[in-house]
Amino acid sequence: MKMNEGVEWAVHACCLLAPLGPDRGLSLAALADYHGVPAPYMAKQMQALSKAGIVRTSRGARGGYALGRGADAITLLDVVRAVDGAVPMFRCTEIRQRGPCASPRKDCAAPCPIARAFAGAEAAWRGALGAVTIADLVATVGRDGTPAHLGKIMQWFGAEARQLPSVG
Amino acid sequence: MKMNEGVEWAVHACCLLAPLGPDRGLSLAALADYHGVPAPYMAKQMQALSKAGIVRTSRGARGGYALGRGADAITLLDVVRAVDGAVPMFRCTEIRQRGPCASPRKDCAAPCPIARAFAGAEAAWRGALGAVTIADLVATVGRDGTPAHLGKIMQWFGAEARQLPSVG
DNA sequence: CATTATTCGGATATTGAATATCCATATTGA
DNA sequence: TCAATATGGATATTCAATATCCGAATAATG
Repeated sequence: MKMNEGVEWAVHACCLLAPLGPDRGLSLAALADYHGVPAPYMAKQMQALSKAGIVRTSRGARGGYALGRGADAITLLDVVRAVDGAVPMFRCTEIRQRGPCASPRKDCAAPCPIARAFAGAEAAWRGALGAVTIADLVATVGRDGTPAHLGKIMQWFGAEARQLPSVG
Repeated sequence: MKMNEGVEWAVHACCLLAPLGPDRGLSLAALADYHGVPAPYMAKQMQALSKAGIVRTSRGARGGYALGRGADAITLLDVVRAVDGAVPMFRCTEIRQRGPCASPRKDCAAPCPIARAFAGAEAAWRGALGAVTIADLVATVGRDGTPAHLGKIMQWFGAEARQLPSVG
């Protein structure tokens, strides 16, 4: 029961794109380099974010990725669903309908209590993730608060951030 | 991010063992047959439950598995931890310490806020699972409430349930 | 008390799916 | 037209699920 590793990269990427606003973005190469992860695989996650509308993309020369909507309108749950999928971790296989004492199908209209309990726990998990937005995280992630580090990031932004075609 | 499928079998097995009480049990073959699952893999789950103390075992002729403690003292979380392990679904790889703008290690004493958010969600999930006991589930699981079905189970118990050596 | 049948325990393949990685293609701005 | 860039499919690698085997322990049996 391990989460797709790409979720972490995707969340970090969103946190990095957030301060650039909706019109400025970063290329895939820059994102991969910044996070120190292989570019081809980072592409997969960005693609997933793009399909979910969390980021918008611009192709061709000087293209890249920018946040698709405000950072306060993107939750961790959104990112998890986009990258890791929405399939529940616990999937009931209707064991009660199998074996020598199987319950007949007609008596299994209501969901199995075991499945219901697990579904409840997952709902709690989703609720917690849905309550945290990228905006909540962006203030601190990847920054240690020292002026030297902030300056390093600003300098890097200056070299890598680019204007993307307006969405208008 | 899919849970080990064996968790479902293990929970069902506990629910089946619960009404037998602490002194009566079922063999591995009976458990696998009842649930309609492959015996070798069911063995793996039962061994995990055994190592966690959730069930106790008796070897030799007419041996088998019985619940290790009261059904009201076994939570879903206990079973999940035993069968699926206790590793968190989200594992922080300290991305903030990588790449051209990496934060120096000494400034990363506090956990990454992203990791903290995911850890909080997992805590909520665990809390929900820890609040449900086998006793809560045993009343209904695998039974549709019809007299015919209950009779079928009683008959099966009569043939398969066996007295295990007292824990004394 | 010795023997034997039965059952759990653990190690070890084997298969299949999910994941991580890479490469070729299409697309766009300059 | 060219160089830069995202996109999607193809490939390798890892991991979970399943099957098989043998040894150790134990209770029933004579």
